[in-house]
Amino acid sequence: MSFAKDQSAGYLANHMARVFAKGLAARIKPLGLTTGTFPALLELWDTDGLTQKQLVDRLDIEQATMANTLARMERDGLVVRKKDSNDGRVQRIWLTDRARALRGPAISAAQDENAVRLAGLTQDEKRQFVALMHKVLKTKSPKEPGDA
Amino acid sequence: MSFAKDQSAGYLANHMARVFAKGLAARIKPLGLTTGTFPALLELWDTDGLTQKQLVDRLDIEQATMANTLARMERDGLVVRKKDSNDGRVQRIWLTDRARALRGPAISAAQDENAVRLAGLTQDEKRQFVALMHKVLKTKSPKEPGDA
DNA sequence: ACCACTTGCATAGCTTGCTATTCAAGTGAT
DNA sequence: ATCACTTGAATAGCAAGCTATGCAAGTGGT
Repeated sequence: MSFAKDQSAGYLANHMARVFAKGLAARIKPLGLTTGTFPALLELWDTDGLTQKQLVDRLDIEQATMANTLARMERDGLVVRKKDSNDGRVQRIWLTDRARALRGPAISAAQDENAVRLAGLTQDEKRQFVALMHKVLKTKSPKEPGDA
Repeated sequence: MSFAKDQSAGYLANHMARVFAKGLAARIKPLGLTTGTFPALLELWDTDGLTQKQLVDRLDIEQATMANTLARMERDGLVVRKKDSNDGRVQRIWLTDRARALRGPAISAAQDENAVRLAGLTQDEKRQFVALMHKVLKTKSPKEPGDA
């Protein structure tokens, strides 16, 4: 019963994610951004004024995590939360000018980080790598049969 | 200047790591284990009595993170830290009986989680996937030329 | 022997993630 | 209209990362 950590997909995935995150964090720190805000920003740069629920659905992130992340983003002047007028429960999230202005540099930073980390792979390998990650993510565990 | 998150290796890596971690966490919770302890446990199951420094070197984890993780492990009765008699600075980490007994079930849990998550891949794809992750991890960023 | 430097850990403080719980606002059936 | 249920968000509390700092124990040069 041996277990070689460098043959374990989960172990490697964790390690890889930490490497990517550390690299991206360093690149976007000068912009005053942190990694956790990235997913939400990407969605909002695409369609501003989404509700918190919509963000949670689009990104596979727990509601509580999103609420906390948005609170930090509001504190840091990236978004403003406003109650929907039709439904008093829903919070709509609106980007600030500052956040809109950061789109270009932030995306560049992410692309640079990806490029550097994948520099050792051929074009074909990069495609395979992304495709395989999709395949893994699409595999639903027995616990969550349909989806979510 | 568009950015498709589902084409970004970093984004996918983060997402994958969260899925693996969540799955493993659920499997080892009944054992009273959490994911953060896994790397250290694997090393110690292999060679008990390593120093904290040695653990940090073997696992690509910051010293402060390791110190915190070991503190939690000690609190939870998984390890005992004892000062080295030759060098008063170094802490040697020793597994408790409880931790030694958990080796089998914990490794099974990790193997099960890997198997389930990779169930959608062929044997060949699994090999490719692991190989590609190694290749990415081996690619050192320009910032850290030699290694560490 | 002493002083500067190095080395190994610990601590403080923060982000990002999770589960569990609570609360307020809507909805529906009677 | 009322009461049970659902739905959207917030909060509490914890794990696991990180950077930055501090501190005590060794080491080396003079």
